[in-house]
Amino acid sequence: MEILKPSECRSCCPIANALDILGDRWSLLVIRDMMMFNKHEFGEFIKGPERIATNILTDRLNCLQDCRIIASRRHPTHKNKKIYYLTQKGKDLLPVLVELILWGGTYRAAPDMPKAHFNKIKRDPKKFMQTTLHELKTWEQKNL
Amino acid sequence: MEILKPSECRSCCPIANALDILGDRWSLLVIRDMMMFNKHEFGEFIKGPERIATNILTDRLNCLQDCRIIASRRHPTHKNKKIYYLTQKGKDLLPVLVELILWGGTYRAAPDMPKAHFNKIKRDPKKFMQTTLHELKTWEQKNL
DNA sequence: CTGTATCCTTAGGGATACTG
DNA sequence: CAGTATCCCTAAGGATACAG
Repeated sequence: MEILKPSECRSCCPIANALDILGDRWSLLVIRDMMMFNKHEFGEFIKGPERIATNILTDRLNCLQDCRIIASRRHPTHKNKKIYYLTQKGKDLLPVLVELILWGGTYRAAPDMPKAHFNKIKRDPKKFMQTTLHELKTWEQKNL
Repeated sequence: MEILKPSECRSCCPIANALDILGDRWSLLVIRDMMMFNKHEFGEFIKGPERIATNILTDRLNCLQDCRIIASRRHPTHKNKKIYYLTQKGKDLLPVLVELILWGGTYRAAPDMPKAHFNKIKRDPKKFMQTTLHELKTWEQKNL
């Protein structure tokens, strides 16, 4: 996927601008993995249930870095790998993910969906978001 | 774009399931036009600032109907055209759009973005959603 | 194992012609 | 004008080989 410069955006609509980056089938899943499942390494993303291909993952990680939704640094011990983490811009996508879960969980859920997050969110979205952000913070303090 | 049957979904994650339908650069813009700009006809969608192509519009209108996010009926006077409108499933995407606007308006806005909706939403998202849904209701009572 | 590159097929989608 | 179909090119992305 190609990153659009602001001048190349399709319109000045904030939804269109958001979709210019996030409007594909993979980007938000990577962000989901970082936000909800505490994943930070290449191999962790690969193991997701959607079976993202390695080249696609590389591409999305780079795109998301280019537009400052995530950032990375070298792994402290394994120096040839990286740790990816969300920037503030990335963390601010949490409400979007939450609403997508509520909608997708209501209307598009496979019958065998493990409704873990969904039920928690449905009960108290605000609290869920607080907890999630708190966990991210904890991870950051330990790892960044 | 092809509609996936539930059995073909990439995973049982509600986000992935939602993206299986909405994860492209156009679908949510059509929904935005219906939700926020009170558009209901082919020609109205075409006139949007993003210049969607006629074949893409046809395709998305059909996809969105197939998965019951929108519905259509014959135009009362011009019998060779249709009126498109949101189902409940479609209207329930309003919170997603709102969060996308907040995020896109904060981080991706072109400098000349007319911040009409953005400012209103930022001030009071709940109220904005109420108003929007009320306007849709009003339109429905008059036109459906 | 992390990450990139290459090959190759298909899907997305722009331009435009066309039908009712 | 509403909506569809065709042409055609580019981008998305799966499989897999490869490099560090």
